[in-house]
Amino acid sequence: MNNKDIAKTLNFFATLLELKGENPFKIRAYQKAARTIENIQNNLKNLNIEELIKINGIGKNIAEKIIELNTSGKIKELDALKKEIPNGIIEMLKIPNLGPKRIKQIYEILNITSIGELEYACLENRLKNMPNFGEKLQQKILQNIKILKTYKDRFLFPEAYNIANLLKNFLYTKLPNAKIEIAGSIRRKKETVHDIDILISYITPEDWEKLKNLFSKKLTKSLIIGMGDTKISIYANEKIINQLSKTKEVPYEISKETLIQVDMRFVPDESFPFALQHFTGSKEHNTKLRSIAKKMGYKSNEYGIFKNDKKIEANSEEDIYKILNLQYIPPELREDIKEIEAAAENKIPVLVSRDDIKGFFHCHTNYSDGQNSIEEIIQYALKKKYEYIGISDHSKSAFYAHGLEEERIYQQKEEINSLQKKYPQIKIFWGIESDILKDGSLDYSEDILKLFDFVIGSIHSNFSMKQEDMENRILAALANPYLTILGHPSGRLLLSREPFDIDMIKILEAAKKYNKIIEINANPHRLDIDWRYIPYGKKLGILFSINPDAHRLEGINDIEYGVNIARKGWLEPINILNTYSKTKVEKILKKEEQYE
DNA sequence: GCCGTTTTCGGCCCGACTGTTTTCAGTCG
Repeated sequence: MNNKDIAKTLNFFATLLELKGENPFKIRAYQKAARTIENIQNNLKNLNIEELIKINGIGKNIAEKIIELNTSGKIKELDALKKEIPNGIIEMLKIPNLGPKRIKQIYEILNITSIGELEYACLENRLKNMPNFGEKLQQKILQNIKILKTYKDRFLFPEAYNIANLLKNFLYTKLPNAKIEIAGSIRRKKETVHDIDILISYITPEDWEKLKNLFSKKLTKSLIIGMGDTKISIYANEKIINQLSKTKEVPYEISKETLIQVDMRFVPDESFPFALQHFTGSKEHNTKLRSIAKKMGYKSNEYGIFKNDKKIEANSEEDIYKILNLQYIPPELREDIKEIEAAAENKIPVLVSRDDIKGFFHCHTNYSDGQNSIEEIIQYALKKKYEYIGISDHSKSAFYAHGLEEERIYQQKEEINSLQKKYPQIKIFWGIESDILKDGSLDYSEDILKLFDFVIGSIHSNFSMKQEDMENRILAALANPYLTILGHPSGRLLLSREPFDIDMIKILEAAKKYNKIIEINANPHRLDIDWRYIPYGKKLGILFSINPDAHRLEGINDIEYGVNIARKGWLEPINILNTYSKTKVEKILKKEEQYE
C-alpha cells in the first residue's frame, strides 16, 4: 500500500460519502487529505498515528483510517459503505450534469442502479417528472451518456497542448486583436490533462456574441456543453478544431473520435492577470492563496483582489503575488506542495529552462530499434545547436528491440570513432541502455560495460515482481559500479501501465549512496521519474538527466516535456547533467568530478 | 472531518451556468 493507493482509497471514501449525502465539509476533508498524501514525499507506511496527525489536513479520524488501511489492507467503514451503495451508481458520477444529489434522487425514487438502466429510463421519459428535473435535463443526460462513450477523462500533455494551440490559433484568425492565453493544467505543465482552459480578453461584448454564434452554428448541439456571457464550453478534438475554419457544420459522426472538454472564458481587460492566475490553478494552490488574502483582510476572486470593495491594482501575475507578500511562483510549481510557504520566505529557485540544455543522452539508432543512423542524429543535433549527444541503444536481452550483441557493439564503436573525427564540432558520448535483469545484474560482462562512456540501466521485463524483490533488483543495479544513469525509474506508462511496486524514496537514497544519476525520461508517455519525487532527490543532492529516449529525430524534441517535469520538480540547472558543458560532463562520466 | 494571530465551536473559496423555478438548487471548475 503506497501513498498513491492510500490517496485513491480516501478519495473513493469521499465519493461514497457524497453519494450518501454526507456533510460536504466532511467530504472535502477526505479529499483534502487524499490530495495532501498524493503529493507527500515520505512513505506513510512508516509513520505512526502521532506523526500522521502532524500532517496538515490529517486529523485523528483519518489518521486512524490510514493505520487501519496499512495494517489490514482495508477500512471497515468503507467496506460497509460499499455494501450500501451499488457499483453502477458510482459509475453514474462520470456523467456530466449528474452529481451526488441528483444520482441519489434517481436511485431513491426510480430505483435505478446502472448507466444502462438510466439511459433506458430517459428514453421512457421517467426522469423528467421528478422534482427539479425536467424535459431539458432528461435530454441532456441522455446525450451525455452517449458522449461518455467517446469521452476520455485524461489526455497526455502533448495531445491536449496541441488541441489547445490549434484552437488558440483559430481564435486569433477570428479575433486578431485579442489577448488569448492557455491556462489550467496545461499552463502548469501537468503530465496528463483533464480539460483545456482558454482565456480571451481585449475583445468587445459584440465580438463575444459573434464567437458564440460561430460555435453554435458550426458545432452540433451535442458538442456544446454551455454558452453564457463569460464562458463557452464545448467538446472538441483535433479534427473538430480543424474543421471549424473549413466546413459549414461539423457533422455528428465526429463524436466517434475521442473528445476533450474545452472551456473558453471572456475576461474583462482589467481583470486579465487575476483571471490568468485564477484559472491556472491549481484549485488547491488558489484555495490556500485565498485564505491568505482573507487573513490580510482582502476578498479575492478571478476579477481582482479587493479591500472594502476597492480593487487593488495589478498589471501582472507578479503583482498579484506581491500584493500577498509572496515571491512570484511559476505556474509549474502551483500544486500546493509547499510552494506558497517557500514564496513567503523568498525561497522559490530559478528553475531550469529549455535554453539551459546543452546536450542529451538516451537516444536510439538503427543499430537497435531507432529509425535513424548515428550520422543523421549528429546532423540533426548540430542543426538544433547541441554541444554533445549520447547514443544509447538497447542491450542484447532486449531481443524484441534488436538489442546489440557483442560484435555489433564493437562495430558501433568504430563507427562512432570515425564519425567523431568527421564532426569534431560536437562531442559524441557512447553509451548503452542495458537491461536490468531479474536479479538486478546488467546483461553484459564487465569487459563490455567498461567500454562505454555511460551506461543507462533500465527495466524492460518482469514488471510485476513483488515490492521487496523489485526494490532489491533496482538496488542491486544501482550498486553496480558500471551503471551511470537509472533509466525510467518507475516503469510507468501514463494512462496505461502502473509504475513498479517500489518505494521510490529507497531508490533515491540508494542512488545518492552509490552516486548515480536519475533519469527524467522525457517521452510524453513516460515522464518518469514522477516529478513528485524530484524535490526529495534534489534535497539529497542527486544529479538528474533529462533524456529524450528518442527513437527517431523528432523524438529528440521531447526534451521540452522533460524540462517541464524538471521544473515541476523544482530543479535548477545545476541539478541537471545535460545543462553542463561537455568538458564537465566528460569529467562527471569518468567520475573525476563530483557534482554536489 | 479538520482547524485555531477572533477560536475547542463554528466556520470551512468563490463565481458561472443551467434548468428548474418565480428566487433557487445542483453541478462544475
